[in-house]
Amino acid sequence: MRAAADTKTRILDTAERLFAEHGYAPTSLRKVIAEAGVNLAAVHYHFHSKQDLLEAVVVRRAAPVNRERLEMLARCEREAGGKPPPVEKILEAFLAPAFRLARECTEGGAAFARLMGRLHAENDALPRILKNNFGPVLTAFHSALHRALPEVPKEELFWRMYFAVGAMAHTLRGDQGLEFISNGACPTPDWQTTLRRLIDFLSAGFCAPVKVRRKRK
Amino acid sequence: MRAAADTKTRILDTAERLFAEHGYAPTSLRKVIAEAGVNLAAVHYHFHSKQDLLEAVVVRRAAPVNRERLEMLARCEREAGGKPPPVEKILEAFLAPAFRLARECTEGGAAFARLMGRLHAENDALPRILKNNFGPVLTAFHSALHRALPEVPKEELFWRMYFAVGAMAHTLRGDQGLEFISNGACPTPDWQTTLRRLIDFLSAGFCAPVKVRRKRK
DNA sequence: GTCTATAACTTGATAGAC
DNA sequence: GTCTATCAAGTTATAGAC
Repeated sequence: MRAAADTKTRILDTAERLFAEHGYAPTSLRKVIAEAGVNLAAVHYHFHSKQDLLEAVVVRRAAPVNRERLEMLARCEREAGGKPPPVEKILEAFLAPAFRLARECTEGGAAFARLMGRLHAENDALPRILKNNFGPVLTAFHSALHRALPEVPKEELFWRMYFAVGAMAHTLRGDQGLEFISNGACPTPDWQTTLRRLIDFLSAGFCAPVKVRRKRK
Repeated sequence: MRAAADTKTRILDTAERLFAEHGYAPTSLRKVIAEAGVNLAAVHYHFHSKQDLLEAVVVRRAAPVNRERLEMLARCEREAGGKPPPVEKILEAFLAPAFRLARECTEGGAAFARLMGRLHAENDALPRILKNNFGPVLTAFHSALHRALPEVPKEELFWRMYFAVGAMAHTLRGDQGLEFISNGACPTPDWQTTLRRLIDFLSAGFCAPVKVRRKRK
């Protein structure tokens, strides 16, 4: 169990870390194999191409995270008993799994979360993978949020989710962003505090009064 | 004035567009010169290196945008006469120049805004350029927001700006993101409407009650 | 499954003629 | 300022031995 990981896993782990750290395009397979201590041909044997390696890296983590999101959503809807759960709880169900993975896991998880934050911007590569993995999740959360906020038009709600995803991805990327904005004055706290801050911020945004006039049919 | 642009400008324009469309790393200089219709050596003559070309692309647009941000901020502070201006106005001063560049300019501006959205994620390359261009702006806006929201601790305010920048960058990137989230059901409106929605969303976030306990000194 | 060797190509950068 | 020609190094990917 704790023995040295096999070749395939070592490649996945290393690629995950390097893609997260430097981005997909600038990370060559040779850098990956050098750090993973495997042979170049092994990458092509196990993953066929660099692009497919990226997809393998993504699906390995995305599936559990999205499953947990839906589970947390279902749980908080159950606890609310009939009524729609509070917006904070819905947002927590969406955000917490990703943040925990990002900041709590000992090894690979942290890198992956940064990678996802990156890919939201560098995603030319994997449209259908994202669509398959995240599409149903986004639909489920849009529906939950719509029930919690019936006064917000569906279209506006999509936009608010879009803004929220941007804030989340930016935060998950977790590079020197905040130190930069705050000019170094702002220490990075534990992930629970960051998550708490983000949920408070976004909840208020979702509950904001709607001022944009609805387009007539 | 409307004559064919000179070599240097053509390179800048083309690089801006391609960097925005595909990212910095995957865009080779040869793709740039092919579309710009210039010689490869001209790039190195005018810009020395690919990295310096990117910096030139960034500074050309960032400087005017940031100047306009500070002007709008100063104007709305003047109009508020002594009192701090409303949060919406401060946010508008920060967001509107970037959005107008993104969605109104006929040619290059739109590409640049997408590029900036991208670089917020792919920015390993240009830390000091961003620092020089955006540092003072962020400081000014943090200070303005602090005066408008004295009950929000400075540290929390930095985080909220961080979230807001993430949402802005994500929105400016403006790829198929929303169509993706909404599964194609959500048409992309004009930029003023998007800006209005974003300001409403972020204003509420900035004004949210502070729940995270302040750390003791 | 893992290796070596190498094909086939692209990259950023430069030297030097004009 | 702009060109051609080219370098040196990097890239993904594959063929074939073990």
